Amino acid sequence: MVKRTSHGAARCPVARPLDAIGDQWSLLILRDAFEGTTRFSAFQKSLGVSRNILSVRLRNLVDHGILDTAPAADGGAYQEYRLTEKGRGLFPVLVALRQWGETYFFAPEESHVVLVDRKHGLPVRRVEVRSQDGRLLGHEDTAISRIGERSTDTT
Amino acid sequence: MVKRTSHGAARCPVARPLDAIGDQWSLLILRDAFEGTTRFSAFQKSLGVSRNILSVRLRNLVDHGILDTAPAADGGAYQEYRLTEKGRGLFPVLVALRQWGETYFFAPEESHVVLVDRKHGLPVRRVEVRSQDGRLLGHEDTAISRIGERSTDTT
DNA sequence: CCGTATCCATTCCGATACTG
DNA sequence: CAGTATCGGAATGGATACGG
Repeated sequence: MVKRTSHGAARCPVARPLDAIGDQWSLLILRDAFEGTTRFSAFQKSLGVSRNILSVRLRNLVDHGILDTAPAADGGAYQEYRLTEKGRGLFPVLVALRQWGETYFFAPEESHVVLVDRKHGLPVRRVEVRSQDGRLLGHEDTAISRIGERSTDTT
Repeated sequence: MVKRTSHGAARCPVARPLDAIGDQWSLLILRDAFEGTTRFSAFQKSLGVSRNILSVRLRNLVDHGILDTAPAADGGAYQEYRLTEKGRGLFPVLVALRQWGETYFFAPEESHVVLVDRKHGLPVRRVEVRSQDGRLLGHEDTAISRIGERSTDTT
């Protein structure tokens, strides 16, 4: 009877996305999508997730406009899942998460460059947080202030 | 009997953090922590989450070394929760997520600058993904390639 | 005031069987 | 191959009662 709280109407732009990606699998699905994966079975094989969960997660991502489905592309008889523009907008999030994971979840000799820009063939160095005037803000000295405050509520 | 899959031993640096932050509340707790929140009740009041869940999530974040607890600071008789260096390393992730949320989950007139660098008093502009030579990689042209590949496995 | 423990409903996830 | 349906167990989350 007590429904789980949705963040979709929250005033904070950090909160709303959590309905779409705040779980154990969605970001990994999107990681594979950025790698070029489009097929249901390819996701399933890469992730090792059970198919019913993959089905639910894919539908949730489609419902949130992060992925869409196209009838076919390589002649296969089934759909393919593609990143929308909104979905591609998650790239900095994945890079930032990956950077953090590599720094704090792996031993030094375990770390390697594995992010490559597909267009230029360049490895991705890092995600940088910059202020309005372009100054680089070191995260050690930086904090989020009043992050949840909004001026209006159109929800 | 069938345990949920842990990503802690995954080879991918995007995957491992999901045990720590892959849920509906952890990133919001950390958002508040960046705002300066340290007390249990302050988190609870800000988030509206039930106290038992908050307790479990805080302990999970402490277990992952993202927060730590200090005996007291303002003379209060209880603990306070503080970001560790590892926790502060999540700042780019939160900024990137917030940027994406603001762009795709809010109407234009609903959006305002709410990220402020505490030290310089400057609004945070955006998160940028750059290559090794410092070139800015637009996320429209960019994809993650071989993101999950690791050279060694020291787990 | 600061949490923890308990109870319960919902959700997530894994295994598997099934349909097209 | 591409999913969906069903089942059971585990985890999440909400309401609330309880002890420090």
